[in-house]
Amino acid sequence: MPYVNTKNKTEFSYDVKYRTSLCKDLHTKIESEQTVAGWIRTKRDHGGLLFLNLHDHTGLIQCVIDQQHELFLQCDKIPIESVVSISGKITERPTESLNDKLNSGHLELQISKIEILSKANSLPFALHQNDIGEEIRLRYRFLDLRREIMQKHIRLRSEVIHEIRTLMMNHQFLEIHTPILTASSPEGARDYVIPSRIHKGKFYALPQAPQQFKQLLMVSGIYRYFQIAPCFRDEDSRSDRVPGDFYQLDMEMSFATQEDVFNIMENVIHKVFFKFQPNMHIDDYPFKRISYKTAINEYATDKPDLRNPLKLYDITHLFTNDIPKIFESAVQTGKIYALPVPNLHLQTRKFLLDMQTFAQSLQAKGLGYIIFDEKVSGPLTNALSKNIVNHLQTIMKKVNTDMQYDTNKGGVLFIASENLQIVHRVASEVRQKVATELDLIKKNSYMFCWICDFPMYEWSEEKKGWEFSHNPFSMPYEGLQGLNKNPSEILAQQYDLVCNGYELTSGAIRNHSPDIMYKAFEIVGYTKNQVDKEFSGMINAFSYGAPPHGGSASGLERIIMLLAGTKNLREVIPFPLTQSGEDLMLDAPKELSKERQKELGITVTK
RNA sequence: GGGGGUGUAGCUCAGCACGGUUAGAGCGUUGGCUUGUCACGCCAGAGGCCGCGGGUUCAAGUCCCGUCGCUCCCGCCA
Repeated sequence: MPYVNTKNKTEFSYDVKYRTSLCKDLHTKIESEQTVAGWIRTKRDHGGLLFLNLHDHTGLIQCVIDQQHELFLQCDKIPIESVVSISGKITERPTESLNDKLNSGHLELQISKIEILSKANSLPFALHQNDIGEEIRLRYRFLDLRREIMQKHIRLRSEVIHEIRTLMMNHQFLEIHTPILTASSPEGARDYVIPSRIHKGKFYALPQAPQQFKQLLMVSGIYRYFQIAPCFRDEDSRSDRVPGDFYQLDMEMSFATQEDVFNIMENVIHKVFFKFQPNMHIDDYPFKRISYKTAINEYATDKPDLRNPLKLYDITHLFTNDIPKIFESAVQTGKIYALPVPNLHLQTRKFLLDMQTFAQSLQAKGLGYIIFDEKVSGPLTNALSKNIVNHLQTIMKKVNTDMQYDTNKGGVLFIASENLQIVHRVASEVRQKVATELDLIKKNSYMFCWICDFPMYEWSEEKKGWEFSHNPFSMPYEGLQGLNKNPSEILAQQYDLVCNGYELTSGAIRNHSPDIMYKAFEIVGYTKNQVDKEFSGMINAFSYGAPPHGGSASGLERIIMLLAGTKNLREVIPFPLTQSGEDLMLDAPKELSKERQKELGITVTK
C-alpha cells in the first residue's frame, strides 16, 4: 500500500508505519505502548542494564532494556547513529534517576520490540563535538547538519524566509520569479557562464542579481515586486561573502522615493529581528541616517559598527603649513585620522605596542599615539608643534565629556597617517580592535544605520577615467542637471543598510529616464550607441512609459548569520562551497567529457 | 593574482626554534567487566605514507625548495 490515509480531516497521524508518537509528545502517553523512530545517539551499557537515547527531530527519549530480555544482545550491538524503530511502554523513571537537564528526563521507554531500519558505520566525527575542522564538516555535510546547532540554523533560515514572505505580502508586494539563465551584463562582478548547445559559441550568464528584470517589472505595471532571489557571482570569498550562489531579499517599488523604501525595509527588518531575537536590543525605526561622507570621516568605512562608541577625527586639515616630516606623504597622498580613547592612559604600554603591531599587520607604516595623563607623552609628542598638541588635547577633552568620562581624566589619542589606499582600513580596523579589547562594544545589540548619498562616480587611476562607484542604474540627485557637476561631487540616490558592521542591504532610486542614462554613462566613457547596445532591454523599455521606482536587496544569509550569532556565512548555508568554490561532498566542479564539450561547441585549454 | 595561518591515528591536538631510542595524549572504535546511567564508569587492545614531491644529512615529523588542500585577509565584489 503506497499511501496511508489519515484518520480524519483534522487529526493527522503521520509516519504511521514507523512510529506512533514523536518524542516531544511522549509525556502525554505515560503507561501506554508507543513506537518511536529515529537515530540512536548514545548508548550506555551497565552490564545488566542498557540505555539507548533515541533522537527524532522533536527531541529524545531514553530507552531501557534489561539483561534478561531476549532483545538485550541485539540492542547492545546496534552501532550509534543507526536508524531504528523502537516499541515499548512509556514509563515514569524511578525518582532517584530523574534527569532535569532533559525535557523527557522523567520518562523512559521499556523496550519490547526493535527494528533496525539502517545500520550505521562508525562516524568520522562525534556529533556532540563542536571543534570539528571545517574541511571534514564539509566533506560529511549530511552528518554535520545532523548536529543540533546546524539543525537550529536550518530551521531558523526556513522560518526567517517564511516571516519575510508574510511581511512583504502584507505590504502589497508580489513574489515573482525571474530567469536563472540570462544574459551577461558588462558592469559588475564576474559572471558564472553556461554554454548554449543550440547556439554554439554563445553563453548564458547566471544572474548576479535580478536587477534588470525587476526594473522591467516596474515598467510592466507591477506595483511592488519581491523575491527570495538566488544570486551568482564568481568572486573570491570572505567570511561574509561566499563564492557560488547566495540569496537576497530582492524588492522593487514603483512610484517610490528613498523614504518609501526606507519605511518598508525598516519595518520588515525590525520585525524579523524582533521576532527571532526578542531579548536583544534592536534599534527602533526610523534608523539613523548617515551620509557616506560623514561615515568616512567618522568611521573610515561605509559600514560602521555603531555598537562601538569610539569615533575618528579627520585631522588632515590641521597640517597645512609646518608639516612634520612623518606626516608629509600622508598629507600629500592620503589622510590623517585621530582616534581619541578615554581612560586608555591607564592601560599598559604593551597595549599600545600591540596596537602598533596590529596596524602594521594591515600594512600601515606605523601607528602614532599621544598619551594625555598628568603630562603629555608618547613618541609623537616632540614631532608635533605645541599648537597641534593643544588642539588634539581639546579633542580628547571633548570626547571625555561626550562619553561622560571626567573631562580632566586623560586618555590616549591614536594617529593613523597613511596613503589613501591604506588609511581607511587601518583607521577603521584600529577603531574596532581598540573597542573590542577594551570591551566597549555594546553587547546583545543590533544597531542599524542607513548610509546614504553615495558618490555616483569615483576616479580610477587604472583607467585614468571616472567609473561608477556603485550601481550604474541609480538616479543621481537633481536628475539630468545634477550630472553637470564635477563627477566627484555628483551624489546618487543610493543607500546601504548597515547592522553591527555588516552591509545588510543595498539599494537605490533608479534612473528611469533614457536621457539621464545616456548622460550618466557618457561620464564613464560609454557612447549612446554603446548604451543602446549593452542595455538595449532597459533603454528600450524605459521609452514606453516607465514609472519612477526604486528598491533594495538584502543579503539573506547575512541577516540569518546575525540572528544566529555566528561570524561565518557558511554556518547558515546548508551546502556551501569551499573558499575556492569546490563542493567537497559531490566533487564539483568536474571535468566535462569530450563528447559533451563537442555537443556544446567548446574546447577546453589548460 | 598576492600575503598570513594551518595540514601528525577516524576526530581534536602535542611533538618541530635546538634533526638522534619503538611518534604521544584525549575522544571515538574493538574486546572484557559493570543493574540507574544520561558525553556512564573501569581494564585491555587495534589503529600512522607525520598532506604530496624533491633536496641537505650518517640520520628528517623536525632544516631547505617546490606543490596541493582548508582557512583568514589584500586585490576583486555595479
